[in-house]
Amino acid sequence: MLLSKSCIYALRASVLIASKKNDGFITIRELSDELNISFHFLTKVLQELTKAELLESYKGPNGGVKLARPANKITFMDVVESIDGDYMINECVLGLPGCGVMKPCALHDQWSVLKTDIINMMNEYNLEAIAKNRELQRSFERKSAQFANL
Amino acid sequence: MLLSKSCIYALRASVLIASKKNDGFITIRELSDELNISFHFLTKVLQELTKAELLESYKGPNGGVKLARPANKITFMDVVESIDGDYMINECVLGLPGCGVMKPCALHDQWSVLKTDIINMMNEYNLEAIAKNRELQRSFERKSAQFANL
DNA sequence: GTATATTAAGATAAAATAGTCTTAATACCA
DNA sequence: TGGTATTAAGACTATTTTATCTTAATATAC
Repeated sequence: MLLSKSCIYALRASVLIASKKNDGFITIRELSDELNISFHFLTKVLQELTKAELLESYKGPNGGVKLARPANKITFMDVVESIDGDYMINECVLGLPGCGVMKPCALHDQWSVLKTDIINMMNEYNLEAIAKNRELQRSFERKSAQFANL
Repeated sequence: MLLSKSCIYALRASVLIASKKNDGFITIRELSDELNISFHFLTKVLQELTKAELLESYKGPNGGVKLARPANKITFMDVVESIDGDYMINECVLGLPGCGVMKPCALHDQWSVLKTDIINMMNEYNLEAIAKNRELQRSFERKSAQFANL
């Protein structure tokens, strides 16, 4: 798996938050219900996003979480790095310590090319764009009388 | 992590086997020593490659494992699929069941492009080519008085 | 202030992955 | 035939990841 489950949950939740135009706080319960993810587990994952300052949280009635900055200022990469760390950027595909230009593994060059594309996509694609795309996909789906994924 | 540790071990070992021009069987002990991988764990991993008919094994003195077909007929993908399954090919990057052209997730299209490149690389790159590349990297390294990775 | 709603944090459990150890099966060789 | 080398297989342990449950902290509203 490219992304851990925690990371996938974080992505799905933050895209869902971005897709709610609402400026106020959204409860994690609402998110977990809508995404079919365990409330407690999602809470933990979103806590990490809050620590990473991608989300703001607020306790008590009318509390919840919301994006800490505009959706187009939070990239796919921001979320991935907050949860899974920088493995995509720094780690060797064969897990070899010290792999790099000066000491490349047998897959280093071939993988570097692909990795760069992935990193670029993650850096360029942001929550606003993903949320917009999600809407598009869902409206397309509605026409074919199915439910779209997220 | 893109590849599981088992898969990484399988790749490193099969590339090492391919890089030994030797036509006979190579003991797993020799491989595990050279790669610094636990002998017993590597044994299990290579058993899976044997079951998948990428390797042939032979017991007893002068036994060991060897490639079941020429190194250029075993692809990166063959090894990955034998150990990690076809997640790279079939699974959604967000882990959503049923994600596909008819019911795409918010990342489906962007990811599809990258995934295709990865799959192509894995299908085109084979053990002979990887082993050759490994030699190249190592000779380059020897000049800079370091040890190359694998 | 007290009850309620909500996130934060910690303790525990379950499942998946990684790693070790022991025994079995098979093959060679003397 | 018996001893040794080797992979195969299974039992067991350890670690990491995922998931659940409980309690604490904080904010609101009445």
